Amino acid sequence: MSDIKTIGKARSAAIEPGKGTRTPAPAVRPAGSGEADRRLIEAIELLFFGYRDFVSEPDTILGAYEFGRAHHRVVHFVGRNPGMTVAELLDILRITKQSLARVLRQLIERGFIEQKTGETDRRQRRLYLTGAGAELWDRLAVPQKERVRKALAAAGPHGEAAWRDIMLALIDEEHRPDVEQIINREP
Amino acid sequence: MSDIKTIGKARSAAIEPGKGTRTPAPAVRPAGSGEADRRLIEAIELLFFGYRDFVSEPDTILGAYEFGRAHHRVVHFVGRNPGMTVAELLDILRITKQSLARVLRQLIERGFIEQKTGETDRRQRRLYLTGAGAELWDRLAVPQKERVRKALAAAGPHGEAAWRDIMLALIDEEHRPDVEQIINREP
DNA sequence: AAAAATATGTCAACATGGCTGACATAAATT
DNA sequence: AATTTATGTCAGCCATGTTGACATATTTTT
Repeated sequence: MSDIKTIGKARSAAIEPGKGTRTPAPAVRPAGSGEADRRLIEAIELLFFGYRDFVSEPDTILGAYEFGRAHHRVVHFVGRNPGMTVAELLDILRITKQSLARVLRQLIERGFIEQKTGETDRRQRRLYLTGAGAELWDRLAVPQKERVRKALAAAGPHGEAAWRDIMLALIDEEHRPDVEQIINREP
Repeated sequence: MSDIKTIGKARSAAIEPGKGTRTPAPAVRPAGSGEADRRLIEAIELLFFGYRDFVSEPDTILGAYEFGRAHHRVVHFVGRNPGMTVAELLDILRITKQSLARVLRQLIERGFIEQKTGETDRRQRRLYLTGAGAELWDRLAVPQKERVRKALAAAGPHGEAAWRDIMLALIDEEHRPDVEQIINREP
Protein backbone atom coordinates (compact mmCIF):
# COMPACT_ATOMS: atom_id res chain seq x y z
CA MET A 1 0.00 0.00 0.00
CA SER A 2 2.73 2.42 0.92
CA ASP A 3 4.39 2.00 -2.46
CA ILE A 4 1.16 2.80 -4.24
CA LYS A 5 0.73 5.97 -2.26
CA THR A 6 4.27 7.02 -2.97
CA ILE A 7 3.95 6.40 -6.64
CA GLY A 8 0.65 8.24 -6.65
CA LYS A 9 2.22 11.30 -5.12
CA ALA A 10 5.09 11.19 -7.55
CA ARG A 11 2.79 11.20 -10.53
CA SER A 12 0.59 13.91 -9.12
CA ALA A 13 3.60 16.17 -8.86
CA ALA A 14 4.62 15.33 -12.39
CA ILE A 15 1.18 16.11 -13.74
CA GLU A 16 0.26 19.34 -12.00
CA PRO A 17 2.80 21.61 -13.70
CA GLY A 18 1.25 21.27 -17.14
CA LYS A 19 -2.24 22.17 -15.86
CA GLY A 20 -4.52 23.88 -18.36
CA THR A 21 -2.24 23.72 -21.34
CA ARG A 22 -0.63 20.36 -20.85
CA THR A 23 0.64 18.34 -23.76
CA PRO A 24 -1.55 15.27 -23.55
CA ALA A 25 -0.32 12.41 -25.75
CA PRO A 26 2.05 9.95 -24.01
CA ALA A 27 2.77 12.50 -21.32
CA VAL A 28 -0.27 11.52 -19.23
CA ARG A 29 0.83 8.69 -17.00
CA PRO A 30 -1.34 6.78 -14.56
CA ALA A 31 -0.38 6.55 -10.95
CA GLY A 32 2.66 4.35 -10.75
CA SER A 33 4.05 3.22 -14.03
CA GLY A 34 6.01 0.38 -12.58
CA GLU A 35 5.68 -3.26 -13.44
CA ALA A 36 3.70 -4.04 -10.31
CA ASP A 37 1.21 -1.35 -11.18
CA ARG A 38 0.92 -2.57 -14.74
CA ARG A 39 -0.13 -5.98 -13.47
CA LEU A 40 -2.78 -4.47 -11.23
CA ILE A 41 -4.26 -2.48 -14.10
CA GLU A 42 -4.23 -5.60 -16.20
CA ALA A 43 -6.19 -7.41 -13.52
CA ILE A 44 -8.70 -4.57 -13.27
CA GLU A 45 -9.29 -4.74 -17.00
CA LEU A 46 -9.58 -8.51 -16.94
CA LEU A 47 -12.36 -8.15 -14.42
CA PHE A 48 -14.12 -5.64 -16.63
CA PHE A 49 -13.85 -7.67 -19.83
CA GLY A 50 -14.48 -10.97 -18.10
CA TYR A 51 -17.65 -9.77 -16.48
CA ARG A 52 -18.79 -8.08 -19.68
CA ASP A 53 -18.70 -11.32 -21.64
CA PHE A 54 -19.83 -13.42 -18.72
CA VAL A 55 -23.23 -11.72 -18.70
CA SER A 56 -23.62 -11.31 -22.45
CA GLU A 57 -25.34 -14.60 -23.19
CA PRO A 58 -27.89 -14.43 -20.35
CA ASP A 59 -28.68 -10.88 -21.44
CA THR A 60 -29.62 -12.16 -24.88
CA ILE A 61 -31.81 -14.94 -23.50
CA LEU A 62 -33.49 -12.57 -21.07
CA GLY A 63 -34.40 -10.30 -23.96
CA ALA A 64 -36.69 -12.97 -25.37
CA TYR A 65 -38.63 -12.97 -22.10
CA GLU A 66 -38.60 -9.19 -21.89
CA PHE A 67 -36.65 -9.53 -18.67
CA GLY A 68 -33.39 -7.91 -17.68
CA ARG A 69 -30.32 -8.64 -15.63
CA ALA A 70 -32.17 -7.75 -12.47
CA HIS A 71 -34.62 -10.58 -13.08
CA HIS A 72 -31.76 -12.97 -13.63
CA ARG A 73 -30.23 -12.15 -10.28
CA VAL A 74 -33.51 -12.69 -8.48
CA VAL A 75 -34.18 -15.98 -10.25
CA HIS A 76 -30.69 -17.20 -9.53
CA PHE A 77 -30.65 -16.48 -5.84
CA VAL A 78 -34.17 -17.66 -5.21
CA GLY A 79 -33.31 -20.82 -7.12
CA ARG A 80 -30.25 -21.30 -4.99
CA ASN A 81 -32.03 -20.52 -1.74
CA PRO A 82 -35.56 -21.85 -1.90
CA GLY A 83 -37.72 -20.32 0.75
CA MET A 84 -35.47 -17.35 1.32
CA THR A 85 -37.10 -14.22 2.70
CA VAL A 86 -37.35 -10.90 0.92
CA ALA A 87 -34.99 -9.37 3.48
CA GLU A 88 -32.33 -11.97 2.76
CA LEU A 89 -32.63 -11.35 -0.96
CA LEU A 90 -32.33 -7.60 -0.46
CA ASP A 91 -29.23 -8.20 1.56
CA ILE A 92 -27.57 -10.16 -1.20
CA LEU A 93 -28.56 -7.87 -4.04
CA ARG A 94 -27.90 -4.66 -2.12
CA ILE A 95 -30.71 -2.75 -3.75
CA THR A 96 -33.74 -1.05 -2.20
CA LYS A 97 -36.92 -2.94 -1.61
CA GLN A 98 -38.67 -0.61 -4.05
CA SER A 99 -36.29 -1.64 -6.80
CA LEU A 100 -36.70 -5.27 -5.95
CA ALA A 101 -40.47 -4.94 -5.73
CA ARG A 102 -40.74 -4.11 -9.40
CA VAL A 103 -38.88 -7.10 -10.78
CA LEU A 104 -40.26 -9.41 -8.14
CA ARG A 105 -43.83 -8.41 -8.99
CA GLN A 106 -43.21 -9.11 -12.66
CA LEU A 107 -41.67 -12.49 -11.91
CA ILE A 108 -44.60 -13.43 -9.69
CA GLU A 109 -47.26 -12.15 -12.10
CA ARG A 110 -45.75 -14.11 -14.93
CA GLY A 111 -45.46 -17.27 -12.87
CA PHE A 112 -41.73 -17.67 -12.40
CA ILE A 113 -41.68 -17.13 -8.66
CA GLU A 114 -44.18 -17.84 -5.93
CA GLN A 115 -44.49 -16.63 -2.38
CA LYS A 116 -45.57 -18.56 0.69
CA THR A 117 -46.31 -17.11 4.06
CA GLY A 118 -43.65 -18.09 6.58
CA GLU A 119 -44.69 -20.93 8.86
CA THR A 120 -43.21 -19.72 12.10
CA ASP A 121 -43.16 -16.00 11.28
CA ARG A 122 -46.24 -15.18 9.28
CA ARG A 123 -44.97 -11.75 8.31
CA GLN A 124 -42.45 -13.31 6.00
CA ARG A 125 -43.16 -14.02 2.34
CA ARG A 126 -40.84 -16.85 1.52
CA LEU A 127 -39.75 -17.07 -2.11
CA TYR A 128 -39.66 -20.11 -4.36
CA LEU A 129 -39.15 -20.78 -8.04
CA THR A 130 -42.07 -22.35 -9.86
CA GLY A 131 -41.44 -25.01 -12.48
CA ALA A 132 -41.20 -22.28 -15.12
CA GLY A 133 -38.85 -20.36 -12.86
CA ALA A 134 -36.53 -23.33 -12.46
CA GLU A 135 -36.57 -23.83 -16.19
CA LEU A 136 -35.65 -20.21 -16.83
CA TRP A 137 -32.91 -20.43 -14.25
CA ASP A 138 -31.50 -23.41 -16.11
CA ARG A 139 -31.60 -21.79 -19.47
CA LEU A 140 -29.74 -18.79 -18.18
CA ALA A 141 -27.22 -20.92 -16.33
CA VAL A 142 -26.31 -23.21 -19.21
CA PRO A 143 -24.12 -20.78 -21.17
CA GLN A 144 -22.57 -19.37 -18.00
CA LYS A 145 -21.71 -22.79 -16.65
CA GLU A 146 -20.26 -23.81 -19.96
CA ARG A 147 -18.16 -20.67 -20.13
CA VAL A 148 -16.89 -21.10 -16.59
CA ARG A 149 -16.33 -24.82 -17.02
CA LYS A 150 -14.12 -24.29 -20.05
CA ALA A 151 -12.19 -21.49 -18.41
CA LEU A 152 -11.54 -23.41 -15.21
CA ALA A 153 -10.74 -26.67 -16.95
CA ALA A 154 -7.87 -25.13 -18.88
CA ALA A 155 -6.20 -24.13 -15.62
CA GLY A 156 -6.23 -27.45 -13.81
CA PRO A 157 -7.27 -28.10 -10.20
CA HIS A 158 -4.58 -25.94 -8.62
CA GLY A 159 -5.33 -23.02 -10.86
CA GLU A 160 -9.02 -23.41 -10.21
CA ALA A 161 -8.48 -23.32 -6.47
CA ALA A 162 -6.26 -20.27 -6.76
CA TRP A 163 -8.87 -18.53 -8.88
CA ARG A 164 -11.50 -19.15 -6.23
CA ASP A 165 -9.27 -17.92 -3.46
CA ILE A 166 -8.54 -14.73 -5.34
CA MET A 167 -12.16 -14.09 -6.24
CA LEU A 168 -13.12 -14.57 -2.62
CA ALA A 169 -10.34 -12.25 -1.52
CA LEU A 170 -11.73 -9.56 -3.82
CA ILE A 171 -14.85 -9.50 -1.71
CA ASP A 172 -15.04 -7.11 1.24
CA GLU A 173 -13.56 -8.86 4.25
CA GLU A 174 -16.67 -7.85 6.14
CA HIS A 175 -18.96 -9.77 3.77
CA ARG A 176 -16.71 -12.71 3.08
CA PRO A 177 -18.24 -15.01 5.71
CA ASP A 178 -21.74 -14.36 4.38
CA VAL A 179 -20.64 -15.01 0.84
CA GLU A 180 -18.84 -18.20 1.81
CA GLN A 181 -21.98 -19.40 3.45
CA ILE A 182 -24.05 -18.60 0.39
CA ILE A 183 -21.76 -20.22 -2.14
CA ASN A 184 -21.28 -23.33 -0.01
CA ARG A 185 -24.93 -24.27 0.06
CA GLU A 186 -26.29 -27.72 -0.54
CA PRO A 187 -26.73 -28.42 -4.29
CA MET B 1 -20.80 -29.98 -22.35
CA SER B 2 -22.56 -33.25 -23.01
CA ASP B 3 -22.72 -33.99 -19.31
CA ILE B 4 -24.35 -30.65 -18.62
CA LYS B 5 -26.97 -31.29 -21.25
CA THR B 6 -27.69 -34.70 -19.86
CA ILE B 7 -28.00 -33.45 -16.34
CA GLY B 8 -30.20 -30.65 -17.57
CA LYS B 9 -32.60 -33.07 -19.16
CA ALA B 10 -32.71 -35.23 -16.09
CA ARG B 11 -33.65 -32.33 -13.89
CA SER B 12 -36.24 -31.11 -16.30
CA ALA B 13 -38.00 -34.45 -16.15
CA ALA B 14 -37.85 -34.40 -12.37
CA ILE B 15 -39.38 -30.95 -12.19
CA GLU B 16 -42.26 -31.12 -14.66
CA PRO B 17 -44.47 -33.58 -12.76
CA GLY B 18 -45.19 -31.23 -9.89
CA LYS B 19 -46.22 -28.36 -12.20
CA GLY B 20 -48.70 -25.88 -10.80
CA THR B 21 -49.02 -27.35 -7.35
CA ARG B 22 -45.48 -28.42 -6.76
CA THR B 23 -44.04 -28.63 -3.30
CA PRO B 24 -41.27 -26.09 -3.52
CA ALA B 25 -38.85 -26.24 -0.63
CA PRO B 26 -35.86 -28.52 -1.22
CA ALA B 27 -37.70 -30.18 -4.09
CA VAL B 28 -36.62 -27.54 -6.63
CA ARG B 29 -33.25 -28.60 -7.92
CA PRO B 30 -31.11 -26.73 -10.38
CA ALA B 31 -29.84 -28.41 -13.49
CA GLY B 32 -27.33 -30.99 -12.39
CA SER B 33 -26.94 -31.41 -8.68
CA GLY B 34 -23.60 -33.09 -8.96
CA GLU B 35 -20.38 -31.93 -7.44
CA ALA B 36 -19.05 -30.59 -10.74
CA ASP B 37 -22.16 -28.50 -11.17
CA ARG B 38 -21.93 -27.19 -7.64
CA ARG B 39 -18.46 -25.89 -8.34
CA LEU B 40 -19.63 -24.12 -11.46
CA ILE B 41 -22.44 -22.40 -9.59
CA GLU B 42 -20.00 -21.40 -6.91
CA ALA B 43 -17.78 -19.81 -9.55
CA ILE B 44 -20.73 -17.96 -11.06
CA GLU B 45 -21.59 -16.54 -7.67
CA LEU B 46 -17.99 -15.59 -6.97
CA LEU B 47 -18.01 -13.55 -10.14
CA PHE B 48 -21.20 -11.81 -9.06
CA PHE B 49 -20.04 -11.01 -5.54
CA GLY B 50 -16.50 -10.22 -6.59
CA TYR B 51 -17.60 -7.75 -9.20
CA ARG B 52 -20.17 -6.24 -6.87
CA ASP B 53 -17.57 -5.34 -4.28
CA PHE B 54 -14.93 -4.53 -6.85
CA VAL B 55 -16.95 -1.58 -8.14
CA SER B 56 -18.36 -0.44 -4.81
CA GLU B 57 -15.59 1.98 -3.82
CA PRO B 58 -15.33 3.74 -7.18
CA ASP B 59 -19.10 4.11 -7.16
CA THR B 60 -18.89 5.98 -3.88
CA ILE B 61 -16.11 8.27 -5.11
CA LEU B 62 -17.95 8.94 -8.36
CA GLY B 63 -20.99 10.03 -6.40
CA ALA B 64 -19.06 13.01 -5.06
CA TYR B 65 -18.45 14.16 -8.63
CA GLU B 66 -22.01 13.41 -9.68
CA PHE B 67 -20.61 10.90 -12.12
CA GLY B 68 -21.53 7.26 -12.60
CA ARG B 69 -19.92 3.99 -13.54
CA ALA B 70 -20.15 4.93 -17.20
CA HIS B 71 -17.88 7.91 -16.60
CA HIS B 72 -15.40 5.69 -14.81
CA ARG B 73 -15.14 3.33 -17.74
CA VAL B 74 -14.53 6.19 -20.16
CA VAL B 75 -11.92 7.81 -17.93
CA HIS B 76 -10.15 4.52 -17.43
CA PHE B 77 -9.87 3.52 -21.07
CA VAL B 78 -8.99 6.98 -22.28
CA GLY B 79 -6.36 7.13 -19.57
CA ARG B 80 -4.97 3.83 -20.66
CA ASN B 81 -5.11 4.68 -24.35
CA PRO B 82 -4.27 8.33 -24.79
CA GLY B 83 -5.32 9.55 -28.19
CA MET B 84 -7.75 6.74 -28.82
CA THR B 85 -10.57 7.46 -31.22
CA VAL B 86 -14.25 7.50 -30.37
CA ALA B 87 -14.76 4.42 -32.52
CA GLU B 88 -12.16 2.47 -30.58
CA LEU B 89 -13.75 3.46 -27.31
CA LEU B 90 -17.18 2.41 -28.54
CA ASP B 91 -15.73 -0.91 -29.51
CA ILE B 92 -14.36 -1.56 -26.05
CA LEU B 93 -17.40 -0.38 -24.15
CA ARG B 94 -19.91 -2.01 -26.49
CA ILE B 95 -22.47 0.72 -26.14
CA THR B 96 -24.05 2.98 -28.75
CA LYS B 97 -22.48 6.27 -29.70
CA GLN B 98 -25.55 8.07 -28.37
CA SER B 99 -25.03 6.53 -24.96
CA LEU B 100 -21.36 7.39 -25.03
CA ALA B 101 -22.06 10.92 -26.27
CA ARG B 102 -23.86 11.79 -23.06
CA VAL B 103 -21.14 10.87 -20.63
CA LEU B 104 -18.39 12.02 -22.95
CA ARG B 105 -19.98 15.45 -23.30
CA GLN B 106 -20.20 15.78 -19.52
CA LEU B 107 -16.59 14.75 -19.08
CA ILE B 108 -15.43 17.24 -21.71
CA GLU B 109 -17.61 20.08 -20.42
CA ARG B 110 -16.29 19.59 -16.94
CA GLY B 111 -12.69 19.43 -18.08
CA PHE B 112 -11.75 15.82 -17.46
CA ILE B 113 -11.27 14.86 -21.09
CA GLU B 114 -10.19 16.80 -24.13
CA GLN B 115 -10.45 16.10 -27.82
CA LYS B 116 -7.91 16.81 -30.53
CA THR B 117 -8.50 16.52 -34.23
CA GLY B 118 -6.59 13.59 -35.70
CA GLU B 119 -3.39 14.58 -37.46
CA THR B 120 -3.53 12.22 -40.39
CA ASP B 121 -7.30 11.71 -40.46
CA ARG B 122 -8.93 14.97 -39.55
CA ARG B 123 -12.36 13.37 -39.09
CA GLN B 124 -11.20 11.72 -35.91
CA ARG B 125 -11.54 13.32 -32.51
CA ARG B 126 -8.78 11.76 -30.48
CA LEU B 127 -9.39 11.55 -26.77
CA TYR B 128 -7.04 12.51 -23.93
CA LEU B 129 -7.32 12.93 -20.20
CA THR B 130 -6.65 16.42 -18.88
CA GLY B 131 -4.72 16.84 -15.64
CA ALA B 132 -7.98 16.72 -13.73
CA GLY B 133 -8.95 13.64 -15.70
CA ALA B 134 -5.74 11.85 -14.80
CA GLU B 135 -6.25 12.79 -11.20
CA LEU B 136 -9.77 11.41 -11.18
CA TRP B 137 -8.58 8.25 -12.85
CA ASP B 138 -6.03 7.83 -10.07
CA ARG B 139 -8.47 8.39 -7.29
CA LEU B 140 -10.80 5.78 -8.71
CA ALA B 141 -7.97 3.34 -9.32
CA VAL B 142 -6.43 3.50 -5.87
CA PRO B 143 -9.01 1.41 -4.01
CA GLN B 144 -9.36 -1.01 -6.89
CA LYS B 145 -5.63 -1.54 -7.19
CA GLU B 146 -5.35 -2.02 -3.48
CA ARG B 147 -8.15 -4.55 -3.47
CA VAL B 148 -6.68 -6.47 -6.38
CA ARG B 149 -3.17 -6.26 -5.00
CA LYS B 150 -4.21 -7.81 -1.70
CA ALA B 151 -6.24 -10.51 -3.38
CA LEU B 152 -3.49 -11.51 -5.78
CA ALA B 153 -0.73 -11.32 -3.22
CA ALA B 154 -2.37 -13.90 -1.00
CA ALA B 155 -2.29 -16.41 -3.84
CA GLY B 156 1.35 -16.21 -4.82
CA PRO B 157 2.79 -15.92 -8.35
CA HIS B 158 1.44 -19.24 -9.61
CA GLY B 159 -2.01 -18.51 -8.34
CA GLU B 160 -1.90 -15.06 -9.83
CA ALA B 161 -0.95 -16.42 -13.23
CA ALA B 162 -3.71 -19.00 -13.06
CA TRP B 163 -6.22 -16.33 -12.13
CA ARG B 164 -5.24 -14.28 -15.17
CA ASP B 165 -5.46 -17.26 -17.47
CA ILE B 166 -8.91 -18.10 -16.23
CA MET B 167 -10.17 -14.53 -16.46
CA LEU B 168 -8.89 -14.34 -20.00
CA ALA B 169 -10.51 -17.66 -20.83
CA LEU B 170 -13.84 -16.28 -19.63
CA ILE B 171 -13.73 -13.76 -22.44
CA ASP B 172 -15.26 -14.66 -25.78
CA GLU B 173 -12.64 -16.44 -27.85
CA GLU B 174 -13.46 -14.06 -30.64
CA HIS B 175 -12.50 -11.01 -28.57
CA ARG B 176 -9.60 -12.50 -26.70
CA PRO B 177 -6.89 -11.22 -29.04
CA ASP B 178 -8.26 -7.66 -28.84
CA VAL B 179 -8.41 -7.82 -25.08
CA GLU B 180 -4.91 -9.21 -24.82
CA GLN B 181 -3.68 -6.34 -26.92
CA ILE B 182 -5.49 -3.81 -24.75
CA ILE B 183 -4.31 -5.17 -21.43
CA ASN B 184 -0.73 -5.56 -22.59
CA ARG B 185 -0.22 -1.92 -23.39
CA GLU B 186 2.77 0.17 -22.42
CA PRO B 187 2.62 1.37 -18.77
C1' DA C 1 -53.29 -5.50 26.87
C1' DA C 2 -50.90 -1.78 24.89
C1' DA C 3 -46.89 -0.15 22.65
C1' DA C 4 -43.08 -0.78 19.84
C1' DA C 5 -40.51 -3.09 16.50
C1' DT C 6 -40.27 -5.88 12.34
C1' DA C 7 -41.29 -7.80 7.53
C1' DT C 8 -43.26 -6.51 3.74
C1' DG C 9 -45.74 -3.78 0.31
C1' DT C 10 -46.93 0.42 -2.23
C1' DC C 11 -47.33 5.12 -4.22
C1' DA C 12 -44.91 8.83 -6.34
C1' DA C 13 -41.14 11.17 -8.24
C1' DC C 14 -36.68 11.28 -9.99
C1' DA C 15 -31.78 9.99 -12.11
C1' DT C 16 -28.71 7.21 -14.78
C1' DG C 17 -27.48 4.95 -18.57
C1' DG C 18 -28.79 1.77 -21.83
C1' DC C 19 -31.56 1.63 -26.52
C1' DT C 20 -33.61 2.92 -31.51
C1' DG C 21 -34.28 5.95 -35.38
C1' DA C 22 -33.43 9.86 -38.05
C1' DC C 23 -30.63 13.24 -39.70
C1' DA C 24 -26.27 16.48 -40.20
C1' DT C 25 -21.43 17.61 -41.20
C1' DA C 26 -16.84 17.27 -42.48
C1' DA C 27 -13.27 14.72 -44.31
C1' DA C 28 -11.44 10.78 -46.76
C1' DT C 29 -11.87 7.41 -50.35
C1' DT C 30 -13.43 5.73 -54.69
C1' DA D 1 -18.36 13.92 -58.42
C1' DA D 2 -20.18 10.37 -55.69
C1' DT D 3 -19.77 7.58 -51.83
C1' DT D 4 -18.17 6.11 -47.54
C1' DT D 5 -16.49 7.02 -42.97
C1' DA D 6 -16.02 9.28 -38.29
C1' DT D 7 -18.42 11.79 -35.48
C1' DG D 8 -22.20 14.48 -33.50
C1' DT D 9 -26.96 15.44 -32.24
C1' DC D 10 -32.03 15.54 -31.50
C1' DA D 11 -35.88 13.11 -29.72
C1' DG D 12 -38.03 9.65 -27.32
C1' DC D 13 -38.32 5.16 -24.94
C1' DC D 14 -37.11 1.59 -21.39
C1' DA D 15 -34.84 -0.75 -17.41
C1' DT D 16 -33.30 -0.27 -13.11
C1' DG D 17 -31.45 2.17 -9.63
C1' DT D 18 -32.60 6.01 -5.94
C1' DT D 19 -35.34 8.73 -1.90
C1' DG D 20 -39.26 9.62 0.95
C1' DA D 21 -43.62 8.76 2.88
C1' DC D 22 -46.95 5.85 4.38
C1' DA D 23 -49.88 1.27 5.12
C1' DT D 24 -50.65 -3.43 6.96
C1' DA D 25 -50.01 -7.47 9.36
C1' DT D 26 -47.56 -9.77 12.73
C1' DT D 27 -44.31 -10.43 16.38
C1' DT D 28 -41.88 -8.82 20.36
C1' DT D 29 -41.41 -5.96 24.28
C1' DT D 30 -43.00 -3.49 28.02
